Amino acid sequence: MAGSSRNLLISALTPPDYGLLEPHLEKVEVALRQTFEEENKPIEHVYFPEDGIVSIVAKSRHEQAEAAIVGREGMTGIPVVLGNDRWVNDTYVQVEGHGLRMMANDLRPALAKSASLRAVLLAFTQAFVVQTTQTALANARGNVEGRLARWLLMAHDRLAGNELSLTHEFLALMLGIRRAGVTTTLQKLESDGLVVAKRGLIVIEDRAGLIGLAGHLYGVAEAEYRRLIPGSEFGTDKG
Amino acid sequence: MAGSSRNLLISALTPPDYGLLEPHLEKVEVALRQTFEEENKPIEHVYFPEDGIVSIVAKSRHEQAEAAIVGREGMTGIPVVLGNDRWVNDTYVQVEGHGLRMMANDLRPALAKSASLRAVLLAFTQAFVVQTTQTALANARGNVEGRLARWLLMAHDRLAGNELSLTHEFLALMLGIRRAGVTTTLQKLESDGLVVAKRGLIVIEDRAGLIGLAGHLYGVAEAEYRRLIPGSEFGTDKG
DNA sequence: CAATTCTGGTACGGAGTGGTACGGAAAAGA
DNA sequence: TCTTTTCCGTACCACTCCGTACCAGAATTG
Repeated sequence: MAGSSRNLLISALTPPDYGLLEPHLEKVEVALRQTFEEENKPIEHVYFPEDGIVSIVAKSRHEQAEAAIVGREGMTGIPVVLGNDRWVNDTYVQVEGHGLRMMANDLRPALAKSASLRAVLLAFTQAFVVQTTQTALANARGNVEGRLARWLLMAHDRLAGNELSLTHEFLALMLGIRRAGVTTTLQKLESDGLVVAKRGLIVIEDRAGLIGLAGHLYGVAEAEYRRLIPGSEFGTDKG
Repeated sequence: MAGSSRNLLISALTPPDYGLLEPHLEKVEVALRQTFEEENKPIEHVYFPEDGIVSIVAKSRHEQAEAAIVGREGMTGIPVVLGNDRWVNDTYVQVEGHGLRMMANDLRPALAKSASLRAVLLAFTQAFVVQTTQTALANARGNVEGRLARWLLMAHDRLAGNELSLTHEFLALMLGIRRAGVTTTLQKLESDGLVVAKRGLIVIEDRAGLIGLAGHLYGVAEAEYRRLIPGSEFGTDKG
C-alpha cells in the first residue's frame, strides 16, 4: 500500500508504519553466501529482499539442513521481531539479489511504538513458522524427488524469472541429501521436460509438472501466507 | 516468580502480568487426543500444561508429522500470541495430564496491554520456532534410532516421572515412520538397557544413553529455551 | 596457454527403511 | 466367561538413498 518496494511486507505496511521505517531503510545488493544471522551472534540488520533468496539453516554440530527460505514475500530477522537479538540458526544468501536493509536497533523502537507494524511482522512470523513445520513434514515423509520439486517451486515463487543460479552441491546441503542425488534427480526432471539443467543453472520449464511431482508437499505454507498477508497472490502466479 | 504453577511460562511472569491472566486461568484435566487447535478453525483456548504432552502436527492431505511438542515449559496457541486466531497445524494431547487454560479472547487484551507479557510469550515463540527447525533438521538427517531417541528425551524433559504412556502406532505417526519400525527400534533400545517397553508403556531407564544415541539431534532447542526463558534448568535435569 | 579448482556425470555395494501382512498376546467389552 | 478389539512381534521383499569414489568437462587462476 504505502512502500513502493517489490518486497511484499514493505508494501503491505500502512503509510504511517512505512513512515516509521523509511528513514532507516537502505537499498543494498547482497552477494552469494552473504550472512545475515549466525549462531548466537547479535543480529545487526534485518533485511527485506526484493529479489533473490535467503536460506534459514538449522544446524547442529556439523549437520545442517534448510528450515525455510525467504524472498520478496518476507524478511530476515525473525528473532528481532520476537523481541530477541539472536538465535541458533544461520541465515545467508542463497541466490544473490537486492533489497532493503535496516538496523535491528532501528526496528526495535518502531515495533514498540506501532501495534499495526507488529501485526504485519508477526503475521509474517506465523507464515514463517508454518513454512518450517511444512519443511519438517516434507523431510519426514517426502522422497528426494518430491522434496527437490518442492524446493524448486518455492524458489520459483520468489524469483523474477525462471532461472535459478546454484550448484547441485549447495542444493544438496540445503535438502540434507547427497550431491549425486541432486544430479540424478535433476536429470529425471529434465528428461520429463520439467526443468533444464546447466552447469550452475536450473531453468524451470514446467511449473505445473513440478507441482504434480511435489504433490501435497507444496502449497500449504503458500496458502497460509496468502491468508495472513492479504492482497498478494503469492504462490498462485509468477511475478 | 509470580504464578504458583508448575508451568514454567506462568511462573516466569512478573506479578502484574500474572495478575492480568490469573482471573481467566482455569485448571483443567486434558484427555488423550483432546484437540486444542484444528486446521483453519478459530482457536478458542490457549493452554499452559503443567503435566502431560501436547503435539503440534503439520499436515497436508493425508500425510502428517509432528513438528514440535509442548509440555510444562510452554503453551499452545502460538497463532494467538502472533496476533491471529488460527493456523493449519493440528494441536492435540499426546500424553494426558493437567494444566491451566484461558480463552484466547481473554489473552488478546492482556497482550495488547502488557509489553512484558508479550516479551515472555514471544520469547517462548522463538524457542518454539527453533524446536520446529531442529525437527526439520532431525527429519532430514537423522535415522529412525536417533529420531526416536530424540523424541523420548524431549518427552522425558516434560514429564514428572520416567513413564511414558503411548502406543507404537501413535509414535510412528508422530515421527512419520512405520509402526513396525518403532517396535524393532524400541527393542534395540531395550536390549541396550536404555528403556523398558511394555504394551502401551515406555519407561526411560538410561537418559545419558539416549542422549548418546540421539547425538547432535538433541540439545540445541533445549539450550535455546534456557537462554530465552532464564531461571529454569529445563532439559538439564529431571523434574 | 598451463595449471588448478570447481562442478557435474556416473558407478557400485550396502545399509536402512517402507509397504505389507499375519498371528498372537493383552486389554476391553459383552 | 466369551468375544472383540487393540497392540505388538515378526517376517519378507523391494527399493530408495547413502557413502564413497573416479573421471571429465567447464571455469578460473597464474
